[in-house]
Amino acid sequence: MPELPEVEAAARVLRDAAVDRRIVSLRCLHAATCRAVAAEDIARLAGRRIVDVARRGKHQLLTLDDGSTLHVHFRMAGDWHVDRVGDDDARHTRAVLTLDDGTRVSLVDPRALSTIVVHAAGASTLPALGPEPTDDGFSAAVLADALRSRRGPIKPVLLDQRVVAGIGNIYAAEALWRARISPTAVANRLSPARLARLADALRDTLLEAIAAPGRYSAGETRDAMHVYGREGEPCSRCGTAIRRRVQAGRSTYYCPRCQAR
DNA sequence: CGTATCCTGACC
DNA sequence: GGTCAGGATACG
Repeated sequence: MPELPEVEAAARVLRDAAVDRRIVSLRCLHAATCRAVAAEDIARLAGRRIVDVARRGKHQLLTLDDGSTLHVHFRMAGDWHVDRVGDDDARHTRAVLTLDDGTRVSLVDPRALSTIVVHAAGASTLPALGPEPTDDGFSAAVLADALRSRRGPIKPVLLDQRVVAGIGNIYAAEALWRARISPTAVANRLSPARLARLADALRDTLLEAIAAPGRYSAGETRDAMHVYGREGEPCSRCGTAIRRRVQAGRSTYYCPRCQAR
């Protein structure tokens, strides 16, 4: 489920349910999800008020009234389920946040790869992240700067969160298709025209997905996807069969004609 | 740079 | 039984 647009949607759900509420308890149901959470962290959370919910890249940050931070990452398959105290746990519930108005926010994750970390006030909470492609300041120049030292193929480079925050496997492929750039093009040798197209494609693809949640979701309508998961289907721009290859262990989908080197 | 690893479930 | 999965990281 989660790439940046889905995390943005999830963070909004969480914000609506949780901001200004106090935490009654955090219950951990799967050891891996909470491996970084100490028993004393759980004790300290009780009674804290949630004052803010923010997203940075694919990270969700809950700021609490003592300045500490609850840091959640969905990885491959996490999501929030909001219901009420007393409801049955959804399948694959890994952790449950109970709030003082009877709301329950559950971290549901079939693969149990999601992580929860508690950071004390003032402790740095995020790994190094590149610029947000949805920010107003994002541009070809900013992208060129982020790619400057990267000699590798552009597609795996885009998945490195230190280069650009929040790009995942789907949107890397979709943005490269939109920008008509080969996934094997050398990242720091893109022409100015290609850099401009890629910066626009990254921003526009993500903004469209944020504006229309679900249109990129696998299993539901994936009308908006042009290459991801479409091996063998005709390219919507030129009719050539979409191809799949593996880069850095991950599937890359692309049109061999539109995205020729 | 690529590969293995963390997890579980779906599908062939 | 093997492969694959929208992520990230530790390692060679």
